[in-house]
Amino acid sequence: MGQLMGRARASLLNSLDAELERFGLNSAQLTVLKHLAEGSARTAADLCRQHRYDTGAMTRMLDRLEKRGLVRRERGREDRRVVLLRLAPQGRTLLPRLLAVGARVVDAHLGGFSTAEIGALKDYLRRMIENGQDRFPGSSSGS
Amino acid sequence: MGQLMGRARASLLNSLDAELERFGLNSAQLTVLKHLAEGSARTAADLCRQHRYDTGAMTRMLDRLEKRGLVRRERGREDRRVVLLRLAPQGRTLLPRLLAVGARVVDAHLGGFSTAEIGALKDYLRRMIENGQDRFPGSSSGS
DNA sequence: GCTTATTTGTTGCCAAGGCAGTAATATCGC
DNA sequence: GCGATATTACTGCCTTGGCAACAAATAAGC
Repeated sequence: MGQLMGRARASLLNSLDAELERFGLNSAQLTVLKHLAEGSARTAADLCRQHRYDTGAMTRMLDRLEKRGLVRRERGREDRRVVLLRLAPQGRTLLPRLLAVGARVVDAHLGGFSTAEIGALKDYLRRMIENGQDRFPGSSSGS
Repeated sequence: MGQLMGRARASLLNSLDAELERFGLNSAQLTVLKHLAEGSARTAADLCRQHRYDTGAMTRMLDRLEKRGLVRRERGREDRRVVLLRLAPQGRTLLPRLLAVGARVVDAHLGGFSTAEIGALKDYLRRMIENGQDRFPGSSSGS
């Protein structure tokens, strides 16, 4: 079971990484850009909590995204600890194409799935996550 | 969807890693030991193909397992390129307990699942893997 | 107001995988 | 038999995530 999960996820991510390679990006970076565009995260700490990511790793990932001109950092004025994150113009321009690639990869992997099956799969995954949080607190849970 | 898959797998693996910590091992190492015990892999190259693992990383993982006295290496006599792998006595003794831990973690994550649901989940995952191999050859496929 | 605790971001260190290159051996073509 | 190619394992180099320690800033306790 664990092996199946790993291979399914690897197939998804490897395909996505391969498709994103021509943009010089990978799936983790796309996830960050997506969250910023949606407004579901405004700071590095937000991203770490949602993505269950190490803060040090996030700092360096943002370094890379900033260096490529896709993200801008700006020190917060009210709370001067935080660094507010925004998509740079180049990132905003590029993002739609990246999201299209992502949707294509996911759709391809779900080819032949009915709507009901997709719903069931998501339900199963959510229940597994919940079981894990209940029975192994701290292993992968966050807020 | 990709995020759900990632979190479900992370919950599984993080829980397993946490449980295996008291043995000084992790889930990847358990996978290797399991394959060796089952006889489904006899060499490093076997493990790499089945596990989709880098050969260099596998060499170093086997170094660690050998250093801990769980695995033995032996140069092949007929084909002197290969290094035959065997469980060391200590590994053979320890493995049942490790497998019990693994089964417990998986069972916990599948708590509340009916047999039919488990079958459906596995079916979905297999179909996703197959879709990925069909439509993104080379990304994560092997033999 | 002052001290303590908490949050945020950063950096150094380590672990581990991916990739490229290499040596030893084996296999195939001829 | 001999050369070209492939396979196996191994070794550096690089990237990247996790952890711990840290400084700056804020919040909480009193």
